[in-house]
Amino acid sequence: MEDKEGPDPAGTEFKSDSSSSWTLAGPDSVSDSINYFFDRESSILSEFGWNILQPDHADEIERFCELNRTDASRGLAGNFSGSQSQSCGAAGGVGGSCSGAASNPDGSAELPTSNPSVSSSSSEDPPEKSTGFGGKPPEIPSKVRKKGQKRIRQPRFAFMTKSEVDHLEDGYRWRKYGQKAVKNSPFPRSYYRCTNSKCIVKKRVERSSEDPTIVITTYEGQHCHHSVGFPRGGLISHEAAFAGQFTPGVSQFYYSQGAQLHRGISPSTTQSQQLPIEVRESRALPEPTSQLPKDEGLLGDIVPPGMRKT
DNA sequence: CGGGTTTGACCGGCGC
DNA sequence: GCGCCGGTCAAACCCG
Repeated sequence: MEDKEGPDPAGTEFKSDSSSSWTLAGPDSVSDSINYFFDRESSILSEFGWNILQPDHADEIERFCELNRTDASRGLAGNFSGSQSQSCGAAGGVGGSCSGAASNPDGSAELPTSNPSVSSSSSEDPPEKSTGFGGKPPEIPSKVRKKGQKRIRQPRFAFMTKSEVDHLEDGYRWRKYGQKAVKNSPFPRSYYRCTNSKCIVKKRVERSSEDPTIVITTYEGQHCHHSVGFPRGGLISHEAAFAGQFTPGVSQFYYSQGAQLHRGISPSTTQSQQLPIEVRESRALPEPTSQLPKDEGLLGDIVPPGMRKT
């Protein structure tokens, strides 16, 4: 299962998206986002012993964007068109009870009836065995899901990591629930769920078809519990930092679905241009989230300010 | 025996 | 309407 000793990638890239929103952004916003994110967080990540590469893998980024655009254009667009939805509303996900809110695509705070992940995660703790993960999935089971009810997607966050191992240790325990061959890629994509029954976080792991040394890990959702263990001698890994603790409403980046998206992907793009759009969906966010200063960044809740270089 | 993985089947959404 | 494809289910299997 969770193979590996602590990962020691040659480098890591990261990208984020808030796939529940997909608000239109300018053609340069992707690279802007990456550059901005990189600039702001790389120094923090370096504290964890990770060597962060410059975000110049245009091809991979492009592919990632393509991937997400595909998601958005395939059956999920309806969910993306709305504003943020959450499952585990506790900001930072530390010790919070799983609660959350979602808003419908119209932006109202009304909870859609098709939002099972939120209600189920907050009000019940299915006692099913782990092998029975199908018994209470985070989303409406396809067999139960009514027509017209669309799957609610959680904010997603992707990493590109140079690594020998596919499934990098991130401090959380994951259960694999599926594997699929990916079109136009010789490498399969693996699907994982957090083993915590209250937690609906999922992640996808796949290798880049263009650079097999790069592992693309996409997290979806937000952990509502502590990680089970910290790799790297007690330090939480960068993946855990982002995957588990990033806070919707704080510094997430929107990618455009537009065709001109690719044009913005260039290492030469400077952050002097438009900064990424920050999500400010205070309406749908639970209390704790708003307590987090937006400047804290994605690591803000786990990295003491004193640790930072910036 | 409990917990995790494998893998084929199934489902829903989109494009044509 | 049909086929494609991503995502998920769940039975079977594996392992400690």
